[in-house]
Amino acid sequence: MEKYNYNKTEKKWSQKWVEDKTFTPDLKNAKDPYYALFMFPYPSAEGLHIGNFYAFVCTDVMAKYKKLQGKDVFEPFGFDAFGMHLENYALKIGERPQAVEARTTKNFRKQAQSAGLSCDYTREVDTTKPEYYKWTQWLFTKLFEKDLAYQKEALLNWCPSCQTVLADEQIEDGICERCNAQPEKKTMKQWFFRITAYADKMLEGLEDMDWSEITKAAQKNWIGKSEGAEVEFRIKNLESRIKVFTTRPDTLFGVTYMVLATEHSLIKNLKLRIKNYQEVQAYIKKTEAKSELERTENKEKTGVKLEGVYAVNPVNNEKISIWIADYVMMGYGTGAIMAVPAHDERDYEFAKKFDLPIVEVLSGGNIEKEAYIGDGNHINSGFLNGLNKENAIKKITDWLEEKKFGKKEVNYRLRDWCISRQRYWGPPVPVVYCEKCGILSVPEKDLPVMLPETQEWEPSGDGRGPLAKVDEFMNTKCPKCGEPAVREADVMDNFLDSAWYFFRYISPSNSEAIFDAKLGKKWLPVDLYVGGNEHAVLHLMYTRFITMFLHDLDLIDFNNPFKKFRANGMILKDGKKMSKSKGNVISPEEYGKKVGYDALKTYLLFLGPLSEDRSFTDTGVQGTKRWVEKVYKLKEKVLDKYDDSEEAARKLHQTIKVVGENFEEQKYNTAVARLMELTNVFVQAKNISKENWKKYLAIIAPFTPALAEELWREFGNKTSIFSGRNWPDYDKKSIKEETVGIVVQINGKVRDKLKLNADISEADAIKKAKESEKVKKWLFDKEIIKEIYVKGKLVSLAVKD
RNA sequence: GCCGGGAUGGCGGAAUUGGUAGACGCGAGGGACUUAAAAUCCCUUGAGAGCAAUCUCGUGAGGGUUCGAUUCCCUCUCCUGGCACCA
Repeated sequence: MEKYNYNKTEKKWSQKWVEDKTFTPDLKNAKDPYYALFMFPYPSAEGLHIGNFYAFVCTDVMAKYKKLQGKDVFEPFGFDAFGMHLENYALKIGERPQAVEARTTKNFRKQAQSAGLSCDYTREVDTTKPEYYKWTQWLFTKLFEKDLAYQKEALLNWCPSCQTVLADEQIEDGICERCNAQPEKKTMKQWFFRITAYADKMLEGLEDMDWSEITKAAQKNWIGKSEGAEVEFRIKNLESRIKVFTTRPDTLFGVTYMVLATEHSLIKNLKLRIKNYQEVQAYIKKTEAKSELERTENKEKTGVKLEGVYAVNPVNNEKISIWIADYVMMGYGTGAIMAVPAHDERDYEFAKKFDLPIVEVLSGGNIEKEAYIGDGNHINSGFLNGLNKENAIKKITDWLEEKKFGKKEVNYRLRDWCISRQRYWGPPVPVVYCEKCGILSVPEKDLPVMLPETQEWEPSGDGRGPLAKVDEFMNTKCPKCGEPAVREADVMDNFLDSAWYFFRYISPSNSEAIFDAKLGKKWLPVDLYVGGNEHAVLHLMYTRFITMFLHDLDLIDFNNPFKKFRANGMILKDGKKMSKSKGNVISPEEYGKKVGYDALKTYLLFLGPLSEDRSFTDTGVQGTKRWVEKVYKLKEKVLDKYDDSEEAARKLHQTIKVVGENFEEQKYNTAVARLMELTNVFVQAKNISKENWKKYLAIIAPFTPALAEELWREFGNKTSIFSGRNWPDYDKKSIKEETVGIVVQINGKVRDKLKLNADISEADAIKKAKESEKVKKWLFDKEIIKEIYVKGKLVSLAVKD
């Protein structure tokens, strides 16, 4: 018998499936739609990465399973090709982004297609194409209309290496996630999306979403909701007020001083009143010079007192000092705090250092040792005395509201999304500045605002995007009054491109609307989405935001874009993280040639549960390769008419059942194991009936599509195994075993195993168990105090002397 | 510090959600085939004791509930992801 030529077979079928449009559904007439989606790739120069590929495979195997069940499956493919990733690479090799894009997408498409994925390549989406980014820009204009896109002056992260501002989400551990450079803080006027308007909705929505816990937890932390109160402190003899946010307004009686962030606007306003203004200025300068990293790493408290000004504690009218210190951040709350040194560790340290008064207001702590936030009852707290935390918070909040000193307040860590980028490779912000009419968004009929084919596309570093230098682009007419006007020179963040691409897939060439409403109703939201969890707070948050916005525009009737989202774990090579410098990068193309794509894909799924990191080994992948070859050899045993053994038939039907169940839970690893078990049973069998062979091929087809298709056709089928409802139903009768293994336990320890009739009665089972010689030995001279029977599983006897 | 996820043979990992721990695969050892090797096939493979039937121990550690715990509860250790001088 000839050895299985997987390269030849896989090539043949992957091409034929594309030619025959086997995986191109009729979106309009589909009766039972299933939308399977993987995170579309950024087309890197290195080609398809195993991490990307793994997410594809996790989606693809489900898509094929659903297809075999007779569903209309849509698994689209496209490119996230705009953005700094590709642009930085283009800069590095000195080529135009357009040229790089054309080359890398071509390579990616080829690689994906040869892997035998069940993608619909006819509805490809590419974010860099004008027919796509027209609608990215359209989204901006709609957000602008609803006041959800706005311009503001803000302290932002400027990456000196990428020469652009970045969103907060793009800073990881204080450095730029793209290039690892240390970002600088710069005050700049930029475009923002008011994502904070949806903070609560996004938080609430998380609760009943079928998404990976790890992803939901990351989003929850990122939104960072905390409930408390806003309190206003008067400044003695002045009109000014200091507003603070606190989660513990009940500790107000313990406030002995206040601290402002160095960037707080009040400092300038009080310039004339602050006696040591020079000293204050010097401290501010020193703080500004420190990077974010230095500032948070060095937790030694520093600060300067504002001499000559005092605040008044609203609860007891006491005069308290005001300080500036770098442990208070401008970006959170109001940029000012009320300090309760007795019950806050940081305030305590600060008070100790500068010898400030400490007033205990909660019982139960040990103030000599350290500060604590306790749940003890209130002491030294005036009208709050004797109350516990919850009641005191309620009472003081009511009191503050009544006296107009403050109010209940919710604070979020989440900040608005800065979408301006001073770069070339992105969709231009569709805005026109007119001297007469002000700031206008470009009307829909004038979209897209085309990205010009300029020669000077490198970042300029002067704080403006390269487009600022392109006169033909910049100079335009005001859409309202027709007078000369200028365009916005910045482009939009790449994460906006990818925040809505799955809407576009269902009607990629629609020039009338962002997506076809009728098809949307049928196909959206996405049934299954798989991708890396590094996108938990970037892509996945923005996607939810845009989806909620489209809902508010009445274009859709759901808020959650993905019914089910699963974050896939990382693929490690021999237990280590892959990297180019270590030279241990796994290329799917390489392994596709070496062991075959069927074996590679099966191995990736077999390695472990989808969500966990798993270690890829070269010897391990041989295992699935052997399995593929073993399956191929089985075909010699197939007979047109054959009476399969009861055991083989039972195993087949049990496997059909359990593999189906595994699919519903994305437990692909155990599904593969079950299929291998079944294969081992068939290897032992004398022959296999054609009827059961076909069932067998159908259930391995999601994992080894080329192999299954090849064998399927060899046995006389004229159409693809994926062209109809070929997933078999399991036969309940065949599954049932006549005899079952019953375990007999004495005091919880297994002492014998019996083969008994499956529907034996409880009394008979216990009787049989007691009759066993082995069991008798353990029962000798003992008293049975309890008898338990678990149907079909065990008899458990509890004994004592 | 707070919030997620986790810890099972030499390795990757199973275990019907309280019922035979270690499925499946890798690796290792032994054997068959071969002049030889590779490939393939067969057997063994958690640890310890025993000629053996068999027994004891064993799911990060320690307690608890239960006839019975990898699974539930409490305490702790370590690994990992997110947030963090967050007020």
